[in-house]
Amino acid sequence: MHSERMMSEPPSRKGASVVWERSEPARRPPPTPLSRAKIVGAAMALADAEGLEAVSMRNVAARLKASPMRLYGFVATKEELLDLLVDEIFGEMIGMGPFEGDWRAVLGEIAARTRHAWQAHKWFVDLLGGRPHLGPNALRFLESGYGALAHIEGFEDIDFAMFAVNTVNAYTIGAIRTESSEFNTGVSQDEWENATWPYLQRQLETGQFPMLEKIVTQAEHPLPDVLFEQGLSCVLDGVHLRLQVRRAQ
Amino acid sequence: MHSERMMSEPPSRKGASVVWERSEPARRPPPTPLSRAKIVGAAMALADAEGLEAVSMRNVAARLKASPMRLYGFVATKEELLDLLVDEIFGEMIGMGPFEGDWRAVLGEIAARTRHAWQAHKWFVDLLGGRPHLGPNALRFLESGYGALAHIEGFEDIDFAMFAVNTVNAYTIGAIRTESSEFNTGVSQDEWENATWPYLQRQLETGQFPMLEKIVTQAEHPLPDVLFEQGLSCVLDGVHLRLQVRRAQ
DNA sequence: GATATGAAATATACACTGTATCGATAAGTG
DNA sequence: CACTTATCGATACAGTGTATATTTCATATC
Repeated sequence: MHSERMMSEPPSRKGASVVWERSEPARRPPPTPLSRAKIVGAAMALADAEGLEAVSMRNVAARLKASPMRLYGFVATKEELLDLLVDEIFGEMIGMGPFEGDWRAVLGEIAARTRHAWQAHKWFVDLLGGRPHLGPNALRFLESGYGALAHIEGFEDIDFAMFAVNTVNAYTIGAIRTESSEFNTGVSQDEWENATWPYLQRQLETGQFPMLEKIVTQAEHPLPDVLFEQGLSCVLDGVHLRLQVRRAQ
Repeated sequence: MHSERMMSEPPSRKGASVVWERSEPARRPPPTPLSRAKIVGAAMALADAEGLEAVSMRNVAARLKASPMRLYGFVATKEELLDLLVDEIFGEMIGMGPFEGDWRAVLGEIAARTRHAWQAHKWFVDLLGGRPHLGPNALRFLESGYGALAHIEGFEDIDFAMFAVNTVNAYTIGAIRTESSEFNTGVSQDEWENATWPYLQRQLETGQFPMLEKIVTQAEHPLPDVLFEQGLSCVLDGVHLRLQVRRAQ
């Protein structure tokens, strides 16, 4: 029924045979020492290698040669494990050093580090923004960003700084999410070429979508990096405008 | 073991007793007629009432008094059902009429309708941008948006129109996602007040996060609607700037 | 040193999930 | 009426998160 008990011949399986013939249980090997760090490491390796859906309590535990329930000594629920995973990424994002330069550089760095983190860990997008990120590294990341802005003219006003950071963050999260969906169609290249794309073409051929047709046939479709940067600098221009207005007052 | 077979006394359960004493099976009642529309309707009702995690093939089928496997005649996988759900929402978004006004109004409407759809169906945020939305309604929505922009000075250039729409969409999706995460902490108000908030306060009291402290104690924290609109108009200002540059050339 | 006690690791159990497979039934066809 | 065929439902399987029960080990006490 359950697969675990199949993995190794259980030495003291009740009711399987007669007692007399069954050997006594082998002494338990000392359990491998565990820690949150190790658990997160194993979960991270799993997520990076096989995607977020491979991160199950059983799989993570197996990778650590521990029983699944042992993880619950370190983590109350799977959601908490995912929270740890996210905070680990924020750790990588702070690890790249302090924020420097003018406000444009700082906000650009916040966006860039988020996107880089996603590029290194594609599953990040499914967790990012899903629930509030309040782990120590996430807090440090935010603090670091706001700290770098604090002494820049216009950004001493915490409300304006928040506005700028929030807007850039919103754009970044959304951009990553749409970018990720475009190239990760959920199914293989095969499916796209043999089912989705032909369907799209037939839809366009109906003539009901002249604009979309134009997009497919005439548009330039810049590289993802360029697209992201264009949108980001557009957002930053909006911030710049508001900054100018504030400075003029 | 499985709960279904407990729901109604199965009339022809094998091995339960002797044949002679068991009654013959009752004639099957004619199966309730099904359609994709009905399935999507049931799934939508479930999602609206109990959240996306309540949308299981079994639950949807039960709501239609049909066996779970019957759904697979209308839909190949659960993912496809979710795709239909998303397209249904896009249907609601077109249902509000054509896009009108200048480019700012059009782009603003695209964002507003997306956000309204989310407000009416909170689960929408978990599907939005997750995989490409290519259903007929999604296509119509996009077509409608681009169509409304097509004749506006500067937006005849399909590349620029795409840039504008993509950027606004990215911001919108990200803004919705972060907004949704802030008020949906994943757990109850109780948990927030008794665990998360005290934790945050203790973190701030360490003095390591002066900026975040300032945010908590001094910032204004505008209403979500205002915040969204501010960010959106910031993005639109960025578009405006680029538009002016293009028009000047 | 033997024995009781506590903690910790594991095994099992439960209620779910999506979906493949197969047997039973209804509808269509000769 | 018999026979085929499409459809529906029951069952099965491999998984999920996690509560509960068991077992094992290390330590404290006599």
